[in-house]
Amino acid sequence: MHFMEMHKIVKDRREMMQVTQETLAEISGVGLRTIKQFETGKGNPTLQTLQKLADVLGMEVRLQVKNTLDSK
Amino acid sequence: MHFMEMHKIVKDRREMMQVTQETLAEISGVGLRTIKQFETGKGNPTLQTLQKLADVLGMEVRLQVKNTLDSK
DNA sequence: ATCAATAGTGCATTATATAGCTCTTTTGGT
DNA sequence: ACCAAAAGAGCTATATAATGCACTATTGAT
Repeated sequence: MHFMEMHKIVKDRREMMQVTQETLAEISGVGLRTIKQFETGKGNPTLQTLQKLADVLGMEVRLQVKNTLDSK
Repeated sequence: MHFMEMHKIVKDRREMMQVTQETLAEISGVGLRTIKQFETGKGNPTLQTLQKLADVLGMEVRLQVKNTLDSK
């Protein structure tokens, strides 16, 4: 369940929304450089940065108990 | 749905597991000071830090599409 | 009420995330 | 194959996260 790395999730979602990195930078308030870095898997963003991106991508960062004995 | 702030989730979870901040620091590899800072809502941890904590707390950090028209 | 354990804070240092600029590489359309 | 747009990378400066230490405050058990 859910094994895609976070940066790929962001990239996929962004592309699905037909938004360029540049536009994402503008509307999220996160620097373009930071987005580039993150999407290529080289970043270690702060929670704040992650949340800014999640916000404009219609997503949310969640911290939840891992379901070990999988509910399915 | 899910409005508790992340630092409270961590603190609650830690206490539920009967673990002190100090022990959490040791087993997670995150500095004690960082944990203290974060749990009191004053932090802006990096994804890496968050994941280290989540790991030993049996939790996971997830980035997921927000369910606007709520599925319930 | 006392006392030990746990939690929180001020200060200082080090490591690193953010960011902008410029340049190179890749991608997609014609 | 060409070209423009988008993505990625090197270099650099600045802001701030991570950390340790010493101290204070809070909590909980007796």
